[in-house]
Amino acid sequence: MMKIEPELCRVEDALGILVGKWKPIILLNLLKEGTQRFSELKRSMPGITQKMLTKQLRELEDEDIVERVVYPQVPPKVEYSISEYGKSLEPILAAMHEWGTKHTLHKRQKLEQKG
Amino acid sequence: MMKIEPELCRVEDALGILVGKWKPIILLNLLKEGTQRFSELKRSMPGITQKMLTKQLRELEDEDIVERVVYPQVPPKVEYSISEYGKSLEPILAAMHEWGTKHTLHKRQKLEQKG
DNA sequence: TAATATAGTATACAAAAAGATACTATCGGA
DNA sequence: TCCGATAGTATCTTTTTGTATACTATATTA
Repeated sequence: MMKIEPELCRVEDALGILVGKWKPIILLNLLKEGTQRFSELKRSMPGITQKMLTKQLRELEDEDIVERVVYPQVPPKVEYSISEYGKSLEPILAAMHEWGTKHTLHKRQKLEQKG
Repeated sequence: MMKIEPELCRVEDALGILVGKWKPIILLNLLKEGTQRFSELKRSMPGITQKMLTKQLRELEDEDIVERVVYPQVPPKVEYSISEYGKSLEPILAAMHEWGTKHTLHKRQKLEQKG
Protein backbone atom coordinates (compact mmCIF):
# COMPACT_ATOMS: atom_id res chain seq x y z
CA MET A 1 0.00 0.00 0.00
CA MET A 2 1.34 3.41 -0.92
CA LYS A 3 2.21 5.64 1.99
CA ILE A 4 2.87 9.29 1.34
CA GLU A 5 4.37 11.02 4.35
CA PRO A 6 1.67 13.56 5.12
CA GLU A 7 4.22 16.13 6.21
CA LEU A 8 6.08 15.83 2.91
CA CYS A 9 2.89 15.91 0.95
CA ARG A 10 2.97 17.70 -2.40
CA VAL A 11 -0.62 16.98 -3.35
CA GLU A 12 -1.48 20.62 -2.76
CA ASP A 13 1.01 21.72 -5.40
CA ALA A 14 -0.87 19.81 -8.05
CA LEU A 15 -4.24 20.69 -6.56
CA GLY A 16 -3.43 24.39 -6.55
CA ILE A 17 -3.03 24.33 -10.30
CA LEU A 18 -6.27 22.54 -10.99
CA VAL A 19 -8.36 24.46 -8.53
CA GLY A 20 -10.37 27.34 -9.75
CA LYS A 21 -13.86 27.15 -11.00
CA TRP A 22 -12.79 27.06 -14.64
CA LYS A 23 -9.32 25.61 -14.83
CA PRO A 24 -10.17 21.98 -15.56
CA ILE A 25 -12.55 23.07 -18.28
CA ILE A 26 -9.98 25.38 -19.82
CA LEU A 27 -7.36 22.63 -19.81
CA LEU A 28 -9.70 20.04 -21.26
CA ASN A 29 -10.73 22.45 -23.95
CA LEU A 30 -7.16 23.15 -24.93
CA LEU A 31 -6.26 19.47 -24.77
CA LYS A 32 -9.16 18.53 -26.98
CA GLU A 33 -9.17 21.35 -29.48
CA GLY A 34 -5.51 22.30 -29.46
CA THR A 35 -4.55 25.93 -29.89
CA GLN A 36 -7.43 28.31 -29.32
CA ARG A 37 -7.97 32.01 -29.47
CA PHE A 38 -9.19 33.84 -26.41
CA SER A 39 -12.58 34.42 -27.98
CA GLU A 40 -12.95 30.79 -29.00
CA LEU A 41 -12.25 29.65 -25.48
CA LYS A 42 -14.72 32.13 -24.14
CA ARG A 43 -17.42 31.04 -26.55
CA SER A 44 -16.96 27.42 -25.54
CA MET A 45 -17.41 28.25 -21.86
CA PRO A 46 -20.80 29.86 -21.48
CA GLY A 47 -21.02 31.66 -18.18
CA ILE A 48 -17.40 32.59 -17.77
CA THR A 49 -16.61 36.27 -17.61
CA GLN A 50 -13.80 37.89 -19.50
CA LYS A 51 -12.09 38.71 -16.26
CA MET A 52 -12.21 35.17 -14.96
CA LEU A 53 -10.96 33.68 -18.21
CA THR A 54 -8.05 36.09 -18.31
CA LYS A 55 -7.20 35.45 -14.70
CA GLN A 56 -7.27 31.67 -14.95
CA LEU A 57 -5.21 31.73 -18.14
CA ARG A 58 -2.61 33.99 -16.54
CA GLU A 59 -2.31 31.67 -13.58
CA LEU A 60 -1.88 28.65 -15.84
CA GLU A 61 0.66 30.57 -17.85
CA ASP A 62 2.59 31.50 -14.72
CA GLU A 63 2.87 27.80 -13.93
CA ASP A 64 4.10 27.05 -17.47
CA ILE A 65 1.05 24.89 -18.15
CA VAL A 66 -0.34 27.13 -20.85
CA GLU A 67 1.43 29.06 -23.58
CA ARG A 68 0.30 32.43 -24.81
CA VAL A 69 1.17 33.89 -28.18
CA VAL A 70 0.24 37.45 -29.09
CA TYR A 71 -0.03 38.46 -32.73
CA PRO A 72 0.60 42.14 -33.29
CA GLN A 73 -2.64 42.83 -35.12
CA VAL A 74 -5.71 44.91 -34.78
CA PRO A 75 -8.12 43.72 -33.63
CA PRO A 76 -5.87 41.72 -31.29
CA LYS A 77 -5.22 38.03 -31.77
CA VAL A 78 -3.96 35.94 -28.89
CA GLU A 79 -3.62 32.19 -29.01
CA TYR A 80 -3.47 29.80 -26.11
CA SER A 81 -2.27 26.23 -26.02
CA ILE A 82 -1.11 23.58 -23.59
CA SER A 83 2.65 23.46 -23.20
CA GLU A 84 4.54 20.20 -23.49
CA TYR A 85 5.08 20.41 -19.76
CA GLY A 86 1.39 21.04 -19.20
CA LYS A 87 0.54 17.81 -20.99
CA SER A 88 1.98 15.91 -18.06
CA LEU A 89 -1.19 16.86 -16.20
CA GLU A 90 -3.29 14.90 -18.63
CA PRO A 91 -3.17 11.53 -16.84
CA ILE A 92 -4.24 13.22 -13.64
CA LEU A 93 -7.15 14.93 -15.31
CA ALA A 94 -8.11 11.62 -16.91
CA ALA A 95 -7.94 9.80 -13.59
CA MET A 96 -10.01 12.45 -11.88
CA HIS A 97 -12.57 12.42 -14.65
CA GLU A 98 -12.86 8.67 -14.42
CA TRP A 99 -13.19 8.72 -10.65
CA GLY A 100 -15.63 11.60 -10.83
CA THR A 101 -17.81 9.71 -13.27
CA LYS A 102 -17.98 6.71 -10.93
CA HIS A 103 -18.62 8.94 -7.97
CA THR A 104 -21.52 10.67 -9.69
CA LEU A 105 -23.02 7.23 -10.21
CA HIS A 106 -22.33 6.26 -6.61
CA LYS A 107 -24.17 9.30 -5.33
CA ARG A 108 -27.07 8.71 -7.67
CA GLN A 109 -27.46 5.13 -6.41
CA LYS A 110 -27.32 6.32 -2.84
CA LEU A 111 -30.09 8.82 -3.49
CA GLU A 112 -32.27 6.19 -5.16
CA GLN A 113 -31.97 3.90 -2.15
CA LYS A 114 -33.43 6.58 0.05
CA GLY A 115 -36.11 7.62 -2.41
CA MET B 1 -4.37 11.01 -27.06
CA MET B 2 -7.13 11.03 -24.47
CA LYS B 3 -9.97 13.41 -25.17
CA ILE B 4 -12.47 14.13 -22.45
CA GLU B 5 -15.48 16.01 -23.74
CA PRO B 6 -15.22 19.23 -21.75
CA GLU B 7 -18.98 19.53 -21.48
CA LEU B 8 -19.23 16.05 -19.96
CA CYS B 9 -16.30 16.68 -17.68
CA ARG B 10 -16.48 15.09 -14.22
CA VAL B 11 -13.10 16.30 -13.03
CA GLU B 12 -14.81 18.75 -10.71
CA ASP B 13 -16.58 15.92 -8.90
CA ALA B 14 -13.26 14.46 -7.86
CA LEU B 15 -11.70 17.84 -7.32
CA GLY B 16 -14.52 18.96 -5.06
CA ILE B 17 -13.72 16.16 -2.65
CA LEU B 18 -10.03 16.88 -2.46
CA VAL B 19 -10.33 20.63 -2.20
CA GLY B 20 -10.25 22.25 1.15
CA LYS B 21 -7.21 23.41 2.95
CA TRP B 22 -6.90 20.24 5.00
CA LYS B 23 -8.55 17.41 3.12
CA PRO B 24 -5.54 15.91 1.39
CA ILE B 25 -3.63 15.93 4.67
CA ILE B 26 -6.49 14.30 6.51
CA LEU B 27 -6.80 11.60 3.87
CA LEU B 28 -3.07 10.92 3.78
CA ASN B 29 -2.98 10.71 7.53
CA LEU B 30 -5.79 8.20 7.62
CA LEU B 31 -4.30 6.24 4.75
CA LYS B 32 -0.93 6.10 6.43
CA GLU B 33 -1.92 5.54 10.04
CA GLY B 34 -5.19 3.74 9.59
CA THR B 35 -8.00 4.37 12.05
CA GLN B 36 -7.46 7.48 14.13
CA ARG B 37 -9.25 9.24 16.91
CA PHE B 38 -10.33 12.81 16.47
CA SER B 39 -7.72 14.03 18.90
CA GLU B 40 -4.95 12.04 17.25
CA LEU B 41 -5.78 13.55 13.90
CA LYS B 42 -5.85 16.98 15.43
CA ARG B 43 -2.48 16.51 17.08
CA SER B 44 -0.91 15.42 13.81
CA MET B 45 -2.14 18.54 12.05
CA PRO B 46 -0.72 21.51 13.88
CA GLY B 47 -2.57 24.65 12.97
CA ILE B 48 -5.96 23.15 12.22
CA THR B 49 -8.81 24.30 14.40
CA GLN B 50 -11.35 21.97 15.94
CA LYS B 51 -14.07 23.49 13.85
CA MET B 52 -12.20 23.00 10.59
CA LEU B 53 -11.26 19.43 11.36
CA THR B 54 -14.85 18.60 12.23
CA LYS B 55 -16.14 20.28 9.11
CA GLN B 56 -13.73 18.60 6.74
CA LEU B 57 -14.38 15.22 8.30
CA ARG B 58 -18.13 15.70 8.00
CA GLU B 59 -17.80 16.55 4.35
CA LEU B 60 -15.64 13.51 3.68
CA GLU B 61 -18.12 11.41 5.60
CA ASP B 62 -21.01 12.77 3.55
CA GLU B 63 -19.22 11.59 0.42
CA ASP B 64 -18.66 8.13 1.93
CA ILE B 65 -14.90 8.60 1.80
CA VAL B 66 -14.44 8.53 5.56
CA GLU B 67 -16.14 6.40 8.18
CA ARG B 68 -16.99 7.66 11.62
CA VAL B 69 -17.55 5.42 14.62
CA VAL B 70 -18.77 6.84 17.91
CA TYR B 71 -18.15 4.91 21.14
CA PRO B 72 -20.68 5.66 23.85
CA GLN B 73 -18.14 6.64 26.48
CA VAL B 74 -17.19 9.55 28.59
CA PRO B 75 -15.01 11.32 27.69
CA PRO B 76 -16.13 10.76 24.12
CA LYS B 77 -14.26 8.52 21.73
CA VAL B 78 -14.77 8.86 18.01
CA GLU B 79 -12.75 7.03 15.43
CA TYR B 80 -12.22 7.93 11.83
CA SER B 81 -10.99 5.78 8.99
CA ILE B 82 -10.94 5.66 5.20
CA SER B 83 -13.76 3.61 3.77
CA GLU B 84 -13.13 0.92 1.21
CA TYR B 85 -14.74 3.21 -1.30
CA GLY B 86 -12.52 6.06 -0.18
CA LYS B 87 -9.45 4.01 -0.90
CA SER B 88 -10.21 4.33 -4.59
CA LEU B 89 -8.96 7.90 -4.28
CA GLU B 90 -5.52 6.70 -3.35
CA PRO B 91 -4.08 6.42 -6.88
CA ILE B 92 -5.22 9.94 -7.60
CA LEU B 93 -3.59 11.27 -4.47
CA ALA B 94 -0.43 9.38 -5.34
CA ALA B 95 -0.42 10.76 -8.88
CA MET B 96 -0.95 14.28 -7.65
CA HIS B 97 1.77 13.93 -5.06
CA GLU B 98 4.17 12.68 -7.69
CA TRP B 99 3.30 15.44 -10.11
CA GLY B 100 3.45 18.02 -7.34
CA THR B 101 6.92 16.87 -6.37
CA LYS B 102 8.15 17.29 -9.93
CA HIS B 103 6.45 20.63 -10.23
CA THR B 104 8.08 21.95 -7.09
CA LEU B 105 11.42 21.04 -8.63
CA HIS B 106 10.43 22.63 -11.94
CA LYS B 107 9.62 25.90 -10.23
CA ARG B 108 12.83 25.84 -8.23
CA GLN B 109 14.89 25.38 -11.40
CA LYS B 110 13.04 28.23 -13.06
CA LEU B 111 13.82 30.51 -10.16
CA GLU B 112 17.49 29.57 -10.19
CA GLN B 113 17.77 30.47 -13.87
CA LYS B 114 16.62 33.97 -13.11
CA GLY B 115 18.66 34.41 -9.96
C1' DT C 1 -14.61 19.41 45.09
C1' DA C 2 -12.16 21.00 41.35
C1' DA C 3 -9.37 19.92 37.33
C1' DT C 4 -8.83 17.14 33.09
C1' DA C 5 -9.74 14.91 28.82
C1' DT C 6 -12.68 14.40 24.68
C1' DA C 7 -15.39 15.69 20.81
C1' DG C 8 -17.72 18.57 19.68
C1' DT C 9 -21.05 23.48 18.75
C1' DA C 10 -21.79 28.68 18.40
C1' DT C 11 -20.58 33.10 17.09
C1' DA C 12 -18.01 36.62 15.02
C1' DC C 13 -14.65 37.99 11.88
C1' DA C 14 -11.15 38.09 8.04
C1' DA C 15 -9.57 36.78 3.69
C1' DA C 16 -9.92 34.79 -0.74
C1' DA C 17 -12.46 33.59 -4.83
C1' DA C 18 -15.92 34.60 -8.02
C1' DG C 19 -19.31 37.53 -10.43
C1' DA C 20 -21.37 41.83 -12.53
C1' DT C 21 -20.61 45.65 -15.00
C1' DA C 22 -18.45 49.29 -17.29
C1' DC C 23 -14.46 50.89 -19.61
C1' DT C 24 -10.24 50.92 -23.06
C1' DA C 25 -7.61 50.87 -27.78
C1' DT C 26 -7.61 50.45 -32.75
C1' DC C 27 -8.26 48.90 -37.47
C1' DG C 28 -11.42 47.88 -41.19
C1' DG C 29 -15.77 48.29 -43.20
C1' DA C 30 -20.55 50.32 -43.99
C1' DT D 1 -18.01 59.09 -39.18
C1' DC D 2 -19.84 55.56 -36.53
C1' DC D 3 -20.06 50.50 -35.59
C1' DG D 4 -18.19 46.05 -34.58
C1' DA D 5 -14.67 42.81 -33.34
C1' DT D 6 -10.85 41.46 -30.11
C1' DA D 7 -8.50 41.05 -25.87
C1' DG D 8 -8.11 42.89 -22.47
C1' DT D 9 -8.48 46.41 -17.39
C1' DA D 10 -10.73 48.55 -13.49
C1' DT D 11 -13.94 48.75 -9.86
C1' DC D 12 -17.35 47.05 -6.89
C1' DT D 13 -20.24 43.56 -4.71
C1' DT D 14 -21.35 38.91 -3.33
C1' DT D 15 -20.24 34.36 -1.99
C1' DT D 16 -17.34 31.01 -0.21
C1' DT D 17 -13.55 29.57 2.84
C1' DG D 18 -10.99 29.74 6.67
C1' DT D 19 -9.61 31.52 11.54
C1' DA D 20 -10.16 32.82 16.36
C1' DT D 21 -12.26 32.26 20.44
C1' DA D 22 -15.44 30.88 23.73
C1' DC D 23 -18.64 27.52 25.20
C1' DT D 24 -20.82 22.63 26.28
C1' DA D 25 -21.38 17.78 28.67
C1' DT D 26 -19.75 14.25 31.78
C1' DA D 27 -17.12 10.30 33.87
C1' DT D 28 -12.73 9.83 36.01
C1' DT D 29 -9.00 11.19 38.86
C1' DA D 30 -6.34 13.86 42.27
